[in-house]
Amino acid sequence: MTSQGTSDIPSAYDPAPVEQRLYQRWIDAGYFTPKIDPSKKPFVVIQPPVNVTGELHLGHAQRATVEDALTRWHRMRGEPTLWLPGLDHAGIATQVVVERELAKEGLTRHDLGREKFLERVWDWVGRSRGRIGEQHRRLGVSCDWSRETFTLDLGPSRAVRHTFVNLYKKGLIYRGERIINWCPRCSTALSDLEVEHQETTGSLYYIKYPLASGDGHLTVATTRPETLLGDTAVAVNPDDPRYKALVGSEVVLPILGRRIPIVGDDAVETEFGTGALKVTPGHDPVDFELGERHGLPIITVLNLDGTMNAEAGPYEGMDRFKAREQIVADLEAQGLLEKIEELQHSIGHCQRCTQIVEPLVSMQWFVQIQPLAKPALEVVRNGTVRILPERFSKVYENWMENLRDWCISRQLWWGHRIPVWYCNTCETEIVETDDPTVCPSCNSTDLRQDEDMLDTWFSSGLWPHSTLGWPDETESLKYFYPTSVMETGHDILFFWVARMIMMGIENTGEVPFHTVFLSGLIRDVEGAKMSKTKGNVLDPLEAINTYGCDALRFALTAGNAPGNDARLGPTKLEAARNFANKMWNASRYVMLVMEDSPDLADWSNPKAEHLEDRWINSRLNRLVARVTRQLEEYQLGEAEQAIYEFLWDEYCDWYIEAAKVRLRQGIGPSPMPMLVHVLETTLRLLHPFMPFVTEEIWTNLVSRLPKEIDLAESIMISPYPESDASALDDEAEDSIGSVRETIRLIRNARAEFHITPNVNLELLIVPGALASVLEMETHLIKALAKVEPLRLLNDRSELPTSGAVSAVVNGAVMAIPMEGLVDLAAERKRLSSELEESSEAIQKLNVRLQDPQFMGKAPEEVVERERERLRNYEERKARLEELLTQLSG
RNA sequence: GGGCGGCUAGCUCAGCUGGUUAGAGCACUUGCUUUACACGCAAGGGGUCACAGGUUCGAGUCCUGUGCCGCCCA
Repeated sequence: MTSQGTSDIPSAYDPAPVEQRLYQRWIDAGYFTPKIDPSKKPFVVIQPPVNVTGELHLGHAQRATVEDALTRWHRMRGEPTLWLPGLDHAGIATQVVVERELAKEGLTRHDLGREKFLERVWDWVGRSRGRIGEQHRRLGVSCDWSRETFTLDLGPSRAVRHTFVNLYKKGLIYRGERIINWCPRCSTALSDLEVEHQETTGSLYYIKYPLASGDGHLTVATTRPETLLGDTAVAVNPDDPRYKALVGSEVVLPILGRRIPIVGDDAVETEFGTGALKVTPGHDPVDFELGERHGLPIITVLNLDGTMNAEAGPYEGMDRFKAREQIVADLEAQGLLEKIEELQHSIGHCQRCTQIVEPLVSMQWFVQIQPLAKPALEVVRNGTVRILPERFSKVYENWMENLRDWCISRQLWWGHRIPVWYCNTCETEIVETDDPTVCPSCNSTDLRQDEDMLDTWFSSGLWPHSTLGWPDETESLKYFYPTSVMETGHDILFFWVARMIMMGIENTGEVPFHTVFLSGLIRDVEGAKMSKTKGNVLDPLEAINTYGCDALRFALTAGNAPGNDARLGPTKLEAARNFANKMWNASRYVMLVMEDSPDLADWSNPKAEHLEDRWINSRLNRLVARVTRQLEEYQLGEAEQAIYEFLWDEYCDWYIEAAKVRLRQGIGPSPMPMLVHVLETTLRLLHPFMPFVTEEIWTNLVSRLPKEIDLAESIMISPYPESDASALDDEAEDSIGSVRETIRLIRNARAEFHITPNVNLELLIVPGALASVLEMETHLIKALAKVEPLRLLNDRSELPTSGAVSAVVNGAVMAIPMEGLVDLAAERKRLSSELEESSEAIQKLNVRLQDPQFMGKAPEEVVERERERLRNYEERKARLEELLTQLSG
């Protein structure tokens, strides 16, 4: 749409070439990079870093759309706007992916060694990064690419180092032997969050533990019989009358024959199983704590690869699941297996590789979480950080209150290495911001660095400040921090949001952002979560190629309520594409008529003289006010819906159609200035959501317009529309409402009586209070309803008494003579039922208006509105009664 | 076990702080090459807002309970 002639504008919008061209133009112009202006408060969004290994899916696309819409909106409002894109190294995920690649060649990472393996990873990451960047650009995002940051970049790495050292020196990072989640496949510790619990039907094994006294046995129930090899006690509730007397005595552990004590502990549930609990402190977090309370020894029976170790005696070397089968068989053979029951229970799986995780005791690094969680909880409670939708604050609080210390060490090769050195001579632990060369306690230079890496989320938790330069007091940090909004999926509330708040407060003394805006998940047409294994994923690029970027963005967000999951399928995408095309064609029409009637003066601020112009201008300003309010409340989906309905139903279906009549007949003031003004304003209103099509049309449109005002060179840096209250015009809206209703009724009669569109109908109207309106809009009614002649009568007695279809609109009575077509009985029935409706409404309103409670308590404006309604219904009823009388007479 | 969400037209969903006759898209019926658009135009049909109580002059909207579905945490 760049050339000056309109005849060569294609009749269907073709997004692909437009998108490519415009995105490059925006980049070249540098619109995405904010200029620091100390006199203005900036709007800042730090993108939650995207997993560098993956590709963008529809969830990313939806978030990118929302972030971009917010960014573009604020930018158009004249605020210095920064949207900073980022990537995250995704320690485990990336390593798993590359290890899978290696496995295809029959190799493990150990075959390559640390250095060569990392080369492979960087290689992979490079390619993956390119693809993500490409996907992002295709989505039209207006983020500042010059500031794109990767978690392993120098800056963020320094931030990680500083944070670790600070927390260590404050005693908030410690190393200890604790029970952690272990993934035997990934061969690393995991945090509680990286374990996904899945409800599974399993077995509950009832196993007899003979009493040491030789006097019978105690039956325990367990879902993991193989762990009995590591049992160091049996626990019962001390108040349980069945077992009370046994506390303090011993049982003999089956298979291994070890004698272990029976301890009493309040935590044992008497209801579950037999009420007697086998205690395996080495392989169960609850048992670990129980063991600590009773000073029980810890026995580890598993190797780190999931096979049984020497403590497992006869089962040494066996895989954990094989060992389970074997033990059950052996117990049965020895008559120690009482029974097996089916049980629904949840089993932890590794989030990244889906293997079943094993709780086991291991030496790891931890962050003491309570001192960090406390202020992070407080800022949400006191509203310094607002979480939207609000219901997620409760979820956040509940999680924060029940946090356990965070295991941050990972036995990986990819990521930030733990900045701790040990002296090989005296084993002193050295933690400093600069790499140590000498042991401070023994002066030895024989040092080794900790082999492990940090949890990826340790670095993403610093993201809002580490991307802006922290720990240095950079200009960016001072100007852009704290940021404005953190937008992400609600599934990531704990991983990112919570940790960013904790670490942000800890490192900078300020919250990282003031608003958290959480979106729902994008599901497939059936409502199922999209996943690669299910094969129901829709590639954003595919959708863009088929329907266009704007269509995808609109389909992903329009009409959705914040935080709610949404389904996406072809019909939504089609509807969105059709909308873009509708807009395209409406502007094609406007530009076409601009050529013939260059009467465009005052288009930027047109005088609304004609009733139709007053009407559309009023509707437009109402829309602008509404959209602005909804954007301020993060109701993006509703805002989009409102623009859609205005543009399609009011501007295209009514205003343009009305304008055509005036243009064709040359009656009254030209609609051209208003036609252009409304289109131009609506384009700006819609631009944050559908950036490409609006820019393309806008640029072309304004290039053909007189330069009345100082226009920007791009819609994306043009001002966002503001509502003009003086344009609101209830009278014009009511009047046009009546005209539309009149036209609709005529068309309805035409359809009902199957009168072909090219046949003119005669229309007789007794306009009553609508006299001036109907007179003014005669041409419109004639044209849009195909009426000729249209006669305005003074008295209702002049209306035909039969052979006509009659109707009442706001006190006006109209009749369409249709000799020979009208069935008297049917007509009487139709009018009677309308009369009936009116009578019922009148009765209801009378009851309400005579109710002293209502009259006394309802606000005056509500009462007045009801009175008005009553008057209207009474008028209508009277007119309908007259018509019926005439029909009978 | 604890918490959260959903239940509104055939389907998918809006409906913010309670106030006319509850809306949209798709689907459906009927009719249209009306010189921007068939990715379209016009006219229609379709809802006891899950159920039961309660608060209120007034409830899809607020409160309590029940049922079904989904999610999160343990």
